[in-house]
Amino acid sequence: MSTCSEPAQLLPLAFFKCLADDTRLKTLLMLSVKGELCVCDLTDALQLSQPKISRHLADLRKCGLVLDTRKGKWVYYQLHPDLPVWARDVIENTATHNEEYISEALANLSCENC
Amino acid sequence: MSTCSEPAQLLPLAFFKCLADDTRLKTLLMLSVKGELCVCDLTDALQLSQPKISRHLADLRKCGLVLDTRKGKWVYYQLHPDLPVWARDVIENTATHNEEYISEALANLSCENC
DNA sequence: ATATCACATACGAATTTTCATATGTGATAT
DNA sequence: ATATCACATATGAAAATTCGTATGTGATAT
Repeated sequence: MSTCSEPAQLLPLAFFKCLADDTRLKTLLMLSVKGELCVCDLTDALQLSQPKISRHLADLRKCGLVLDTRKGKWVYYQLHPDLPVWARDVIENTATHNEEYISEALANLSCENC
Repeated sequence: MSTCSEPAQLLPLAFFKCLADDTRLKTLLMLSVKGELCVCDLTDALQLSQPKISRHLADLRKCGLVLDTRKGKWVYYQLHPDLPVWARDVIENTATHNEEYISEALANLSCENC
């Protein structure tokens, strides 16, 4: 991914580059469905190493797609509240019409998040 | 781009990989606005070499995002009529809310397409 | 102060994507 | 049949992306 260090305005190309990776796309769709998840939820759900998840979350943060909030030991991520409506629509629209793409990952979440 | 040789069903990841390139994204957005365009329209609009346009159109064809129709010497491209609704929505939604991203390219079209 | 837990970042290797150049193909015109 | 126009494809080199491993950071607990 090309870095996109917090642009004033979200450019469509940078946005779609974020969506063009399996880990990042599933992360965004799951956040859209679940509201918020911490890093360890995502490593469990996607069955991936912690550094890998962390690196992709950093990409999403730099582009302004997600917002992180620390709560004690855990850092929770959510879709950024300031996301342009068109971008949020793309994510939600995709999540709604591609359930099977993230169903396995969602099933891997511990029940607290179900 | 990873090849995606005409899947029965359009997978979201393959779809977004198609959108994650400047040439392909602008092409799709322009097709969404203009209905159909031939290869030479696109080379004019985007000011890119013909082989470069052609290669990216081949990617879009292989993924089922566009349909090509020969009319005499010219080959016209349009968004594929069988595109899933969610995918067409993403493209149209993006085109509508990011006019400035393709305004210069649209201005480069000869007036027959305006 | 030390240990541990949750997470972030640095680095180098491997893979993937992209491109320019060159060549091929099919249709039309002469 | 030959030339030309519009477009497609092959190839190899360059650039960007991705990943695992190792290491760093900040907060809490003992």
